[in-house]
Amino acid sequence: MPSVTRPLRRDAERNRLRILEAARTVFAARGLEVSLDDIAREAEVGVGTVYRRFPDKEALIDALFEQRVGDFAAMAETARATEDPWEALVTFLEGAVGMQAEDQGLKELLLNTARGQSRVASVRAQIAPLVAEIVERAKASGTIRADVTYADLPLITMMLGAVAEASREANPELWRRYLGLVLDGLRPQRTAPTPLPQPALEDEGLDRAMAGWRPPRR
Amino acid sequence: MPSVTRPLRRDAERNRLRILEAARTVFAARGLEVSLDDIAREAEVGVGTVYRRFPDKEALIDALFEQRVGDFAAMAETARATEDPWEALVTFLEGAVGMQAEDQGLKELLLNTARGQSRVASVRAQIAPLVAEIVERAKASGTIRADVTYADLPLITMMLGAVAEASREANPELWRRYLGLVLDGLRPQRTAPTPLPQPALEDEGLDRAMAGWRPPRR
DNA sequence: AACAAGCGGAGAGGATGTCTCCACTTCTTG
DNA sequence: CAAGAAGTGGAGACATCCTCTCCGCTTGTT
Repeated sequence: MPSVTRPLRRDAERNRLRILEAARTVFAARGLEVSLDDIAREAEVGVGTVYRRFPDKEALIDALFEQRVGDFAAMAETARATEDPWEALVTFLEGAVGMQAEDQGLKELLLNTARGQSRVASVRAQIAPLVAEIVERAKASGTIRADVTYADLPLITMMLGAVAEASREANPELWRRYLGLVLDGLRPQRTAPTPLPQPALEDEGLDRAMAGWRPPRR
Repeated sequence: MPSVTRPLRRDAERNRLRILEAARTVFAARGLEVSLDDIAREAEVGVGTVYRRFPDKEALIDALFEQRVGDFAAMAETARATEDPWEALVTFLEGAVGMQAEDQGLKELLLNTARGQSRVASVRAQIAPLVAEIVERAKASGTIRADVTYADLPLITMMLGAVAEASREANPELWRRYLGLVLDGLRPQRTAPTPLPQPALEDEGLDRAMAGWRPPRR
């Protein structure tokens, strides 16, 4: 079956890119549950056009996130390849939380086993050993306490992801403050607090963060 | 206006209590967004009966949570009144996260400024100074690092609440492990890791926690 | 110019929720 | 113990919010 798919018409190709671009933006900002109508509006295109190009929402998500999830795996590999064991851990956590803070959709794909079945599952399986290695190496070198496990990292990422999301508007970098706190908790011992990279929220920002907090779905 | 409201008929009163009881259970387990149909089903009562007793969902929530929110305030006061500054802080955090871990609905009421307007807002205002005092006292006594602020506590509570929710089924006490980690991060210095109260999740539990994780609403 | 390709967006159809209504049942009371 | 008041269940009216289809019209290509 050759299926020499002839190229899209010029305008159609332009629209396809607009849709992808809009989807990237909207999924990143508001997660995977946004409606396709919202994406179509952002792309300044009719819903019909979206459906002409992508059979359904799942297909659009796939087309878009294959790459993003790959980026995440690459980030994990970079962290694993980092010489210094402590640096490797910090690189991974900053990378993981940072990417998820910037991209709500990516976060949902990575964290919610229930959704991404086939495709993402394999990437998760690929990342797991990298995380394990990072943690084991840090433990072996004595830079983190012995009682942590590779299974702690996803939970730590989740925790910080929650802060990142709530405080996104008040201060999109605030999660780094709490990452600093957690990192100080991970060290086996220390003589002084490591300076935190971000100041605490002021009253006004705290209010906004709490107002913005949203209960989880169902 | 005397309005000598005559008592409810015996069966009606029984149903009222069943509804309250069911609502307590269901709101605690699944948050404030459950439908009244679900509550009616749990109470083994028709929806109509629910509406006869409570004009709308908001009224039911109010009737129920006035007390729970008060409990929270009482807990904060107990913590404030605790002699030892470190103990006071730990008491508060354990209490706050514990209550929110057990009661999804309470968490939503306390954390989401957007929802609980009048009633809860005043309780929040009442709690804020207690939290401030707890933090200031701990800082002054040198038991926690100087760069934390009272505004950090709500965020820390949120973080741990996220873990608690995700891991509820795998291990409902798991949040204590991460609270332990964060507390070690809050200390000004230490020579060894404080033993963590809970073991990390095993693979199977981790899977369940990640599958159970739900993206926030909208 | 002719025709294939593509487009927009109204709307069909499905979920899911809140709340109303009323024929029927169950208490209470004289 | 009868009769009327109080209470009940749950179907369904309405509303909201999605996904995805359809088709008359527009645009690009050759």
